[in-house]
Amino acid sequence: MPELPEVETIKREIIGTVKNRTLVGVEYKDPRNIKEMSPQIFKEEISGEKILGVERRAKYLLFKLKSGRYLVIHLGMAGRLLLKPDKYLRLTFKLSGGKELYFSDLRMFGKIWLCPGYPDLKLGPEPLSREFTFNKFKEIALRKKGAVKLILMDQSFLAGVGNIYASEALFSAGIRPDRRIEKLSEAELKKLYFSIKKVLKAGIVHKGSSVDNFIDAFGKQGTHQNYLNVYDRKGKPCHRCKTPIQKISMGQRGTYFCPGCQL
DNA sequence: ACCTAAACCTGGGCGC
DNA sequence: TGCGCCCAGGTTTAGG
Repeated sequence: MPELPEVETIKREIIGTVKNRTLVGVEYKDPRNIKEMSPQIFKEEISGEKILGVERRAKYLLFKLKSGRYLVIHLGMAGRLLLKPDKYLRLTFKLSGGKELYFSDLRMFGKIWLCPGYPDLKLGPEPLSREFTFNKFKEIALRKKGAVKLILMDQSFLAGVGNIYASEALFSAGIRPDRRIEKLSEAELKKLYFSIKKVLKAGIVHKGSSVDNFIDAFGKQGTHQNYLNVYDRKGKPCHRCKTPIQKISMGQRGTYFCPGCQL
């Protein structure tokens, strides 16, 4: 479920609890989220490791460990990292000082693994980074063909944008999600570039969108769902022009747009 | 390179 | 109450 703003929110909320603590163990309720090695080996390998810091790359959380390895966590559709457990608890990271970090996942699409070094995740640029300039966006956009929304959600093109923020960025830019990216004008690309940054930043400010199930590390909902213009608003009047928001399917995902504002 | 569909899972909501 | 169907913030894989 979580896209860049939701993962960023979680990172900011857990870093104080986990940074500079040692992982003393892992307790499983259901070990299926552990990948690349057996849960037993994972537990043995990670025990005694000190967490030097936590960073976010796209929708991944990277725990930098003292040995140089990284604990990598992707939350999938329904994964949560919590400071208090909930009913979908799958495993508990035991930390020095009696602290605990809980991983919960209703749908079991989340992935947790240990990487020998910085993981090679095959991702496009970070949309909120310095390096992601308009020229960079234009350069990668000009190499692509196809429906603009699907390309925005392609993690190797641009990292961290998912179904909600792709729809919202396109509304903000006034571009229909099914437009072909190769047919966008320079002015449209520019609007889209600024819209992507804008909606992601707003999502972070509001601690994420809780349309369905997202909760942060404290178990609280974000508030950005109250600011969404199209996502999950099928049939409701556009905030800008009152035209009913339309829902279509693209790439097997619900796609929302305003037929009045988006051309 | 692009496009589509299915698969991986569980549970909530809705219609009947 | 219950059953069956559709839906869900993501990614991977296999095919055309």
